Formats: sequence, C-alpha cells, structure tokens
Amino acid sequence: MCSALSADLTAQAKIRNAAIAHFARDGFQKTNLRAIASTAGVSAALVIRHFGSKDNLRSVCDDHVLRILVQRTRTVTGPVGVRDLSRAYAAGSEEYHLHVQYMVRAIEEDSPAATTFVNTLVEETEQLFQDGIADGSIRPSSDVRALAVLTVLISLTTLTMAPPLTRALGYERMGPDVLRRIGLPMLELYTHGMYADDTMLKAAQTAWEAERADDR
Amino acid sequence: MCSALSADLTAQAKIRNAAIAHFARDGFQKTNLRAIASTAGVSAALVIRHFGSKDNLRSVCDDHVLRILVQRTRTVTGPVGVRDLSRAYAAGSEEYHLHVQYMVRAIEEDSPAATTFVNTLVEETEQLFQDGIADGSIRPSSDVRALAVLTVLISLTTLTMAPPLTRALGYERMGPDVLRRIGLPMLELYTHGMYADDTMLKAAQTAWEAERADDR
DNA sequence: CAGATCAGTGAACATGTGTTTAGGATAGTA
DNA sequence: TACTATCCTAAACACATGTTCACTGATCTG
Repeated sequence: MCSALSADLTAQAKIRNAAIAHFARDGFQKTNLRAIASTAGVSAALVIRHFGSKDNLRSVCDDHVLRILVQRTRTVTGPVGVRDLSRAYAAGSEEYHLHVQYMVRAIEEDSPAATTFVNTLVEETEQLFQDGIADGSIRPSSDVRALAVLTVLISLTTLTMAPPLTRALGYERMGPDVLRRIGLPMLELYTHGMYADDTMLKAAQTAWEAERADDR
Repeated sequence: MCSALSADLTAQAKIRNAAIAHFARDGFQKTNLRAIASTAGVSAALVIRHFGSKDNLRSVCDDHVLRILVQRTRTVTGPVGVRDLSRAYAAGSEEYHLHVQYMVRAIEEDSPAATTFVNTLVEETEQLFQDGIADGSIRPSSDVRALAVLTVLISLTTLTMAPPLTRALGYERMGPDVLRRIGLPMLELYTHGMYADDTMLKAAQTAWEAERADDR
C-alpha cells in the first residue's frame, strides 16, 4: 500500500493518481486541471506537458484503472465473485473503493472506457451464472444475459449509492454500515424474491406474449 | 397533451420546458443557458430576466417536475404502483419519460430537490410493501425500509439505464424493447430470487452477527 | 566547460458561459 | 401625441478553464 506516499512517485504518476481521485469523486466535467495539478503538487502546465490534453489524461486514467480492476478480479475471483460483492467491497481498501467509484462514474458519463468496463463485468457475471446454473447453485433463468446485466447494474449502483438514497436510509454518507444495511435485503431478494407468489410474474408473462402476438 | 405545441405558451413556460428537457438529457452542469434559450426560441438574457439565475431556474424546474410526478403518482397509484414500474413506464407518455429522467438526473447530481424526490418514492414504496405484507402478497422482510430503498434504486436505474449497460444487452439506445428484456428477469428475481437455496443468505447472516459481536 | 536534453513554472491566450446593461419594440392609457 | 409599462434582445462584461509560450533550472554528455 505504497501509493499513498506520493514522495517517491514520478510526477506523471502523481498527476495520474490525483486525476483518478478527482474524476472519481467529482466526475470528468466538473474537475478542472488546476485542481488536479494542485492535488498532485505541480502546475497545470505540467499536466498538459505530460498528457497532452485533459481528454488524453482521462484515457490514461481509464486504462490504468481498468487494468488494475481486471487484475484484481482475476486474482480475487473464485471464492468471492459477485455473490457477495458488498462484503468484498466493504473489506476492500480505500484505493479499491476509489477505483470502483471511478468506474461507476465512467459508466454514468458514458466515457470511452465504459463499454469495456461493463462488458468485462457482464461477461464475467454471466459466466458465473452459467456455472452456477450448471452446478445447481443458481436457478435457471429465462434470460441469463439480461439477468447478468441486471445484477451488475444493481451491484454498481448499490456500491456507490447516490447520496439522497443513502440519506433516505438515515445515514449521512455512504459507508460500510450502509452497505451492511442494504446487503441483507439484497441477499434476501436474491434468495427468495419478495413476492409471496407468482401472480405478478405470470400476469406479466401472458401480457408480454399477447404483446408479441400483436406485433406480428 | 398540449405541451408540445409551444406557440400558445408564455415565454416563461417555454423556457422552463426547454430547461427541463436539457437538464434531463444532458444534466445541469453541461447545459448552458444559450442552448436552453435557443430551444425556447428566446434570448439568453430573457432566461435570466425571468428566472434570475441558472440555479433558480433549476429550482423552479425541480418544483414543477416534482409537483407533476407526485400528482401523477397520486392518481395512477393503486392498480400499478411500483410492482410493474417498467410496464407503466413503457406505457407512459414521452413527457412522463422526460420527467422521470429529470428526476433520476437530479438524484445522480444530488440536486436540492433530490431528497424530496427520493423520500417521496421511498415512503410510498415502503407503504406499499407494508400493505403487501399485511395482505400476504409480499413476503415479510427483515428490513422493510431498506428493501424499499433497494427497489427504488433498482427501478430508477433500470428505467434510465446507462448507455453502456444498454449496449451490453445488444441495443443501441434505451427503449421499450430494452425494458421488456430486463423486465422479465427482474420479475423472476422478485418472484423467486436467483439462488437455488439459502446458503449464501445464512452465511452472510452468521457473518454479520459475528461482526456485530466483534464491534462490542 | 559547452551544449543539449529534460522537468517544471508563471503568465498569457482563447474560448465558453453566467450575468449585466442599455436600449428597442409594442401595447395600453391619458 | 406623449407617457408608461412590459417584453425582449444584442452586445458587453466577468470569470473560469483548457491550452500555449517563453523561460528557468537541473542533469547528463561530450
């Protein structure tokens, strides 16, 4: 965990890390070069000198974060996976949170790297589900791909819940306690749903079939 | 549905509607007054003249959208509710979509009105769940409030799914077909979860209890 | 040492954007 | 007609911000 000590990093790395932090917290648009430069302890001109432009700086950050996250997924996957993302997240380092937040921001803003982020996550999740269905730990689904997208969506937005949602739960800021609070209902939902019977599901299924018939 | 005809609206209303559209589509920060003015067919100066400042314009838009959405909820609720939000959404008007999107943007950006938006939604949803639990249509939950927050979160982010998520499903843009595609797995999830048994849930429960014991 | 290369900076530049200002058109009124 | 009020605009202003430029100092290299 040496990345917090900025003294022994090159200026480029300091700038990149500062940029990642700012982009993650405030978004790309709202972050200005002088703020990044100030955090990195350098001048705004140096940022441009090293990275050419703000856009290019973002793409470097994208690559960096993506590489680290993928690497982490590769090594950590197996026992954890998506099944218990919130616990894995809660146990993760500050730096990891930052990277996850960066990724979510990238997806929200539809940055160039967002597609890669999402596709990696969805692919991995879908594979996990396929395996789970094969070994009987997960119920078969009518549309595994869509289920994967849905759970990725839920995981991401849960992990970096918008402040108003957090406040609706009675907390000031996002933190481990919020995740714990939201994690149990989530697992309950994943385990046995929330409807007592399948009335809704059947109604929707027949309605959709009728719609499909109308389309022809 | 006369609001599309802008000819017979006052300049103030035209500006407000244009602002709502721009804020919803591009966010508050990225929208500039001249774009709003152009859409409304007026000058940028008139926007300031009528609303004082960009910030005040937003707060007027917040109030307007909130009032309409709450009114709609009050009248439409009952048969629809949150249970089948995607179908209700798919059946809704263009204007309704715009307002929902506006609300999601407000929540994402944590605008002043976001708290009101979210609290209204969560309150209404929680009440719906309480009623459902009472009449047996919904399973009892260990934390109804948190469940309400979670489902509001899921509904909102599903309705205005980020473009990369949409693309991961093979579609170019968000639309009724995407909602239909994601809606079925969602209902399945709500009906019987996705885990085949309660291994995960039990593991998490004991882990959390152990953690709570550690905290003392 | 001379020269070259590299990291780095402060000031200036260009542009975008929220806001102000001075004034123009139009309609109502005495 | 003259006065007033209302609605509206073009141009200017002020400021933030991405980027460029001229320059400094340090570190190699011959």
